[in-house]
Amino acid sequence: MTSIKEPLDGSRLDGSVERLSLGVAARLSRYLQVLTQAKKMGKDTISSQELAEYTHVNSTQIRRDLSGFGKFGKRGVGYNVDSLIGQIRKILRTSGQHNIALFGAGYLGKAIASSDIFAEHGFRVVAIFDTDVAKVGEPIGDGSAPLAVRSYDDLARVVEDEEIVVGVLAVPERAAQGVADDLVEYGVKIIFNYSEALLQVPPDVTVHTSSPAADLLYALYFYLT
Amino acid sequence: MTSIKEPLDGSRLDGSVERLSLGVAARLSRYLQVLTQAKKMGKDTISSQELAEYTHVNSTQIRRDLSGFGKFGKRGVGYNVDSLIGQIRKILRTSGQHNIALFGAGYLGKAIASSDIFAEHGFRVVAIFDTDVAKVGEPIGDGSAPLAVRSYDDLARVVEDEEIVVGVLAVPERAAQGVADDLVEYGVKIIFNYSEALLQVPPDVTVHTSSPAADLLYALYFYLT
DNA sequence: TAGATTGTTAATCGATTAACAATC
DNA sequence: TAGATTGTTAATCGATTAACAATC
Repeated sequence: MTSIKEPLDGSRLDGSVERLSLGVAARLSRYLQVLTQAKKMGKDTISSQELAEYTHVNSTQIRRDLSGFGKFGKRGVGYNVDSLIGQIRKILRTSGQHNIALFGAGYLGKAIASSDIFAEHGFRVVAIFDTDVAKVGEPIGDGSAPLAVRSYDDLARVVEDEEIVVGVLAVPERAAQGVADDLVEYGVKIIFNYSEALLQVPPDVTVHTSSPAADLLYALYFYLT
Repeated sequence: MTSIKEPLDGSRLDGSVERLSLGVAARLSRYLQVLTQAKKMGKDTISSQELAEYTHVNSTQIRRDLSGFGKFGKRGVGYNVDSLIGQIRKILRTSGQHNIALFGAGYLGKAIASSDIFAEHGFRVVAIFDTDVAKVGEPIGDGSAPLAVRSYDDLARVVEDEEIVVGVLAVPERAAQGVADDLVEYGVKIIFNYSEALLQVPPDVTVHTSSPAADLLYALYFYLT
């Protein structure tokens, strides 16, 4: 007696695809981040308990999140790191390559361009802009393929030609809203804001603002009490 | 008929103090971050709806979080920004000054040292370390009081003399665990990790690892679906 | 007054936790 | 086999949402 079940990849029997809830998608992203790092450290398998320590997500919750999509683990052993990375990528549909435009060629912009945090997950910084004309043309980023800083006037063309899906703002607070407005105008829907500015955008645009100070206040509270 | 209630500052009638739940403390920190920024932008009052847009926390949740500690708002008007900042600081007990040691004088370290994100919340970078002897003595940070990069050998003394409560790691992945171990040894309980390393620390030490790539994967999922 | 927004309740939903049989 | 860890259930807790009277 076989019961009719939802396919395991999240698609429904009618061919439509069920969206993950906000919480599940956020947690799966974090598991993927830790797994990628664990793989770099040479780990072959990882237990839900270990994942819990690094993600601060309850281990039962992790097992349940994963078991909703299939039986990925081995009892007594844990999860195979490689195969779990593949499974989560499939669930999140983020196996592809996605292009980023970076704004601001100051210390922070240089730090981001030189890092490989984004590259490991298929994000590639393909253009760096700065409104300081003295910086235009300057090569940024170490490694084999440094990028030359481009003029802000090229923005519209670059977004289209390079299929930019994410804009990363490493600009001063006063410049952030202007860049955000331009990105919105040219159709970019995801903005990563490393400035402190509170950005105003239409409802179909996602803004993620990095707030290390808020994270620190939170950690400090539990230290002080 | 007056009923006996818990005092509004979170202390109990027996003098002990009730700890906020993890969720409440995290959300209050984010409200504070947005309020601080709103104040800089010259806003006098802010509604729970506006706070919700910037924090991505439900507006009813915000009103309830706040009303648990007192009636801070004015119906039809919203919350006074200045006074709410003061109230939340009191609740989080983070009105004081706290000292940070920064590790790594590369692009990221320079970006952090030059920024005022931490300063606005009472955190002060009081020492910068780098193991590269060529960098020792180099002045870092703009503004009136740049700091000279210190030798890593001074770490133990600086942690004690300067009362360091937070260590911020802006070092390469391979160096992160070593610095974390030393910080733990000298008694620092809060570590902010901007490297990708998965840090091993004792249970009484809090590690916050910044994962912009995971945040991006999450945003991308909802863009792609 | 009229419009706006808080403070609060009630219903629903999702996360957390403990526990444990299944099984590697 | 013995030890470990998954997959899963059930109970509890906290977050979300809608709704609305109170009131500025």
